[in-house]
Amino acid sequence: MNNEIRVRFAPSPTGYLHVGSLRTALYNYLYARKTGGKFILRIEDTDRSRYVEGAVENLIETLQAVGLEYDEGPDKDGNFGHYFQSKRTNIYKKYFRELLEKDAAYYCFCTEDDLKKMREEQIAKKMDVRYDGRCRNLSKEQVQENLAQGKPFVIRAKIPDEGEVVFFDIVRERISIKWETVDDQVLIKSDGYPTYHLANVVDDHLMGITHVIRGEEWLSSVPKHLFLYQALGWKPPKMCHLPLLLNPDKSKLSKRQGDVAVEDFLKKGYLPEALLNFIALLGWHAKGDDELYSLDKLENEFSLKRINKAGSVFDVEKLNWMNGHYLRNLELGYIAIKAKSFFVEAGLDISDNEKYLKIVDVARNRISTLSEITEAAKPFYTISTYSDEDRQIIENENSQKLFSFWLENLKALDSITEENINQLLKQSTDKLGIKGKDLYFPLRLALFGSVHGQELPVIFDILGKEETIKRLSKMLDLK
RNA sequence: GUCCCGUUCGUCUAGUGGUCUUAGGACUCAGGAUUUUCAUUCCUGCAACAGGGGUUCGACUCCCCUAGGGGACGCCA
Repeated sequence: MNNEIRVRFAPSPTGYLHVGSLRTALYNYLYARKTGGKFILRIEDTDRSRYVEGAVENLIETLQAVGLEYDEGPDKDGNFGHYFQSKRTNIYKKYFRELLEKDAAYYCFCTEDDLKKMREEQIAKKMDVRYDGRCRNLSKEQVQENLAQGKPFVIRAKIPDEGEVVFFDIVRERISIKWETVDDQVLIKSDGYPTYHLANVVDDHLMGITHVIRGEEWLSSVPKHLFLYQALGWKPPKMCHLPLLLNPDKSKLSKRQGDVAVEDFLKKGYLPEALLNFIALLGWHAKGDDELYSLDKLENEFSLKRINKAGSVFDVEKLNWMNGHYLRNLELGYIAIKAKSFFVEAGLDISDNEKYLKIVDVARNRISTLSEITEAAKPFYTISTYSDEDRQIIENENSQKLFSFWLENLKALDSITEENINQLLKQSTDKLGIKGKDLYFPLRLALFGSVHGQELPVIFDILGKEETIKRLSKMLDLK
């Protein structure tokens, strides 16, 4: 029990779930599952100004939608207190007092203006931009006086000013950073809420987190965190910093250059299976050439040791291919359920389930996202307008002969079978002398609205006798 | 600017000193086969070890430097 691995995904509720965050969540999840540990969801909502209504619910829903189930979280208690940091302020209070007592932190009464001015001066003098520690050596009396006057304050960490920190990151191995380059980080803001750095360290420790797996953007903050662990006398968790997900121009993946919200991908008809598979491979790869991974397979084969160091470009092109692959190879019934809302939204009738399944089955062959499926399915419902080229083919003398011939023979048929169709096809050639494109194009145009597309027997089968006759009759009127 | 981290085909990556590699796979792209068409599927092809020094009998693999890249430098996370 004490050796149990506990990892956490700790997003802040500022809107939607970012695909980069999804990968972080996925790796945490996989590591927990692989090791039989616990995967914890903690909401880092200490910045009241950025809080977005409904963001937490959205986050949870999205995690659920892709199937990353957490063991503990806001709605799954694990006896580690609240999983919202905003509800843990009393806890942080205790520890910043301890830090104050241990002289590892200090009161700072600098105002935003003071700091702004300080930074401007530092830039002008080409100095490093960093808090200059002016409140560091305030006497007890001064502090008391300021406090008595009700001056707003923050609590800052008293970072050592010489020597260096050395730590080991699972991905990056040895990293050393000089203390003098580390800022006296604000721990408690003037509104009384903790900053990420304090809350994160306190919660990770109190929640028994053994491995911190998060994005590389946190790497340079590690010294600040290590300082706090040390000051509080705690053993720090193992660190594992993930390479960043990149835009095509190699900058950090951002909204400006395409979709980044997981919910948007889902809405567009990307399957969770494809999204997870694709994202897992952005920065991780097992030995060998395998590319297709189900969640189960990932859970079995994932390892932190094989995470790459370099950032990876999010290439939608490959995601599209992968999604298409899953669309075609996952169980038809499952795809049909996923596709339902798209059909309904497009106003397509799915009341005939047998027919619906057939349509989904043939339509999924030609798409890479579910949002395209209705476009592929539409010809089975209605035919839109014909182009001039199409009309020329339809109005062609041979085509008209063909339509009459088929109409006549179809009406005589009891039921339409593939055998019947093939026979009629053959007769068309034998009796009318029409073959090849002259045969197939007009028929497909009449029944499917396009010279290209599904195989004729498939179209006949799905449309049924009545509808095919109706569509063929129209061709004669068209002229 | 300072600090930190990285650099294998356009993209995701395999590769941990030699034999499997004339650097492999996947996506994209091009060509071909299958398909009456389109799509699928299959086959073939194009395409990379950033550069320079070392170390070594031998470096994509180890070390150093340079270049270009990214991240961090907030009372945001």
